[in-house]
Amino acid sequence: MLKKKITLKHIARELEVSISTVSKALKNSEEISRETKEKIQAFAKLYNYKPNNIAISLKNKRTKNIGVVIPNIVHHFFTTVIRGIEKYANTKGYNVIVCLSDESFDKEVINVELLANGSIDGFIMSLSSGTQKENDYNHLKEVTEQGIPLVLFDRITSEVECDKVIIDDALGAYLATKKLIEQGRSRIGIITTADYLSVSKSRTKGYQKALEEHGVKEDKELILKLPSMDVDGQLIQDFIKNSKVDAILTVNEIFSIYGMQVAQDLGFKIPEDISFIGFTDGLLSKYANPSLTSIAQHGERMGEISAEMLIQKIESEDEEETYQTKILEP
Amino acid sequence: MLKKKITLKHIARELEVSISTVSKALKNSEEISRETKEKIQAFAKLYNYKPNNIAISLKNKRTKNIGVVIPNIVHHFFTTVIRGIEKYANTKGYNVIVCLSDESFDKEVINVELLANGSIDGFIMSLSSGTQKENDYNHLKEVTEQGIPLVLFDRITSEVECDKVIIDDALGAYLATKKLIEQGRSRIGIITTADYLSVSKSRTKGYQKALEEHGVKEDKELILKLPSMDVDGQLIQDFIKNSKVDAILTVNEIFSIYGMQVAQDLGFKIPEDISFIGFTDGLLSKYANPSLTSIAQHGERMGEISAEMLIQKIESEDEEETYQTKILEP
DNA sequence: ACAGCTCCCGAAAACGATTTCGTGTTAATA
DNA sequence: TATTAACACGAAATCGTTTTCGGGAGCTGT
Repeated sequence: MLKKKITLKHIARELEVSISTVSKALKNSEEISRETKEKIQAFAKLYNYKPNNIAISLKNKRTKNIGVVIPNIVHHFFTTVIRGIEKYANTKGYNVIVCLSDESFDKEVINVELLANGSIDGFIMSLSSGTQKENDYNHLKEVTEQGIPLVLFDRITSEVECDKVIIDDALGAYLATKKLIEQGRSRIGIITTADYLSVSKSRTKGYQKALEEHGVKEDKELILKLPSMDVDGQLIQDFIKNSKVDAILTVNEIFSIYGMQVAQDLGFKIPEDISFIGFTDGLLSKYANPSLTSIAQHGERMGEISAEMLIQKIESEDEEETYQTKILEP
Repeated sequence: MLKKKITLKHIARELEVSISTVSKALKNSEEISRETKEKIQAFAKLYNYKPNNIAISLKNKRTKNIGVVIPNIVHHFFTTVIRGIEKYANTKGYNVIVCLSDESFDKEVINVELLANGSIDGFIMSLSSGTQKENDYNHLKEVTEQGIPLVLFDRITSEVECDKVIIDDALGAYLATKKLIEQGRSRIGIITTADYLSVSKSRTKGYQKALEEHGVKEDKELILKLPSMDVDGQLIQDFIKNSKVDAILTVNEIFSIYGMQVAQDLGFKIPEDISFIGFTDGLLSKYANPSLTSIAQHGERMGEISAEMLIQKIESEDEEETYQTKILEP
């Protein structure tokens, strides 16, 4: 019962015409007479002919695929970005291939190299923490050197020349901190990650800037730098217990939610005793209890913009090497 | 500065040998002399030669890609399944192409047809609600008729013959309901979706079975069938207000979390006044407050098993048409 | 009757790789 | 010396399409 895939060759042989004629007929070429076209088209429809994408890709040297490599999908932010990319890409007839680097440098390199060998027309990426730690971007440089368009979003690097899309992390943190100050909070803490993560770094910057502007001098005790993306319960607990904060800014949603739980367990009232603001308004903050104020990251919009920039580069003939960095307001 | 991709032909011309020789040399064929091999391999490394995957796919008629089509990624369950699939597939040298059907029948069909034309060696899918509503599975039947391996997970149908992986939804709901009964709850409600979703249906079945067994007769008032996957706040609020439940089972996590919020707003204490149990232990229940008991769905494990079944089918020569349905315990 | 033209169609190259088969050279054997 | 086998390599087909080019058939016009 296996209806094997039918090719141009089969149709040609069956109808006793040449392969070229079949190909042209199916594209409604003027070169072919009306009756021949009708015959061929009818036959093709009957046997449900569909051209082989692989062969077309090989011929055209374009696959209509775009590769997306992201560090994880547990942060809801990334899943919304994917949605945005899909949304725009699909309207343009592109397919999206999603790969996960798992925050690992090695896996990121493998994924990129795999996809770069013909499978895709362009990349949209956000760097894994492993890559930012290693500070090695040769795999990306190779990609751009080969002329494959690349768009970096959110977790970016200045080491690679390409289009970039970010939200203004510093500004977001700045505004949030300012808001807390204006609410009368005096000991505002921040839970962030080690500096190698570009976003954490600029968010911390924004936090510091807001404090400075209001004449609050920085206090090392108010800054908790977690060594990794994983939630370290003990560190957070100690931090909340010892730092005497009355407000906490966190660089992501999960840190906030976790921090709130710890704080509640310790007997603090939220937001009376300690107020929380986190980045990313994903599912978690939407359904969190007590509800969490958060800084919008516009994941879907970011995805759309990334896809738009990428496809525009893919389809532009001229190889003008102008790269732009788009900064969205948080 | 554009280093265009280098091909076998380039190497052959440069080194004044034939393309075949280059190809063989790079595969370390015994046919080629040691010195020629060394020369060619050195040259290839120098210019960073990487074979073109598209060409290889065309030749071998296998792409080493597997296509995953899922309805959404807002339910954390699906993202964990993806992780599982990736995990197993990568160890076997396969790449994963993720597409979203957005719960829409049309998008599911488009995605499947697109991928089926040569881009992938096999499918792993969970049906969109749109497809289950339409009850039209011709796109999947075509896939299997073409001999493309297909594995369905979680949201499946008996209309298509293929491998399937599910958890025992009825059993999960049954056990949960039983637990509630044993806790002394007398008015146990359920928040589910309309019957066309296969999983909701069997979960409701399990719920009913548990009630029957304990001599509790079914009360229509205790069953809330939401028309779609979206949370309908008003309906849930009315339900909790009017049904006088003292326990609620929900078919997913989000319904639970939302229900808990509504209940709290209405002045109920959780779990004293109303107890909640939901399906899927994802991020939400992990960080929820108050914490939520939930029925494990083992997403990652499910992904791994699906991938394993699929790859086994892909790589098995013989076309034995035996399909198995694997049922995981919740 | 013959150039010139249109109308249809087929041959063949191309995309980049793999693989079978053949062949020329050399060295070993009878 | 003649036969043969091992060795090293190349030609060409193949995967399924697209596309350029060329040419035969039939017609018009002179």
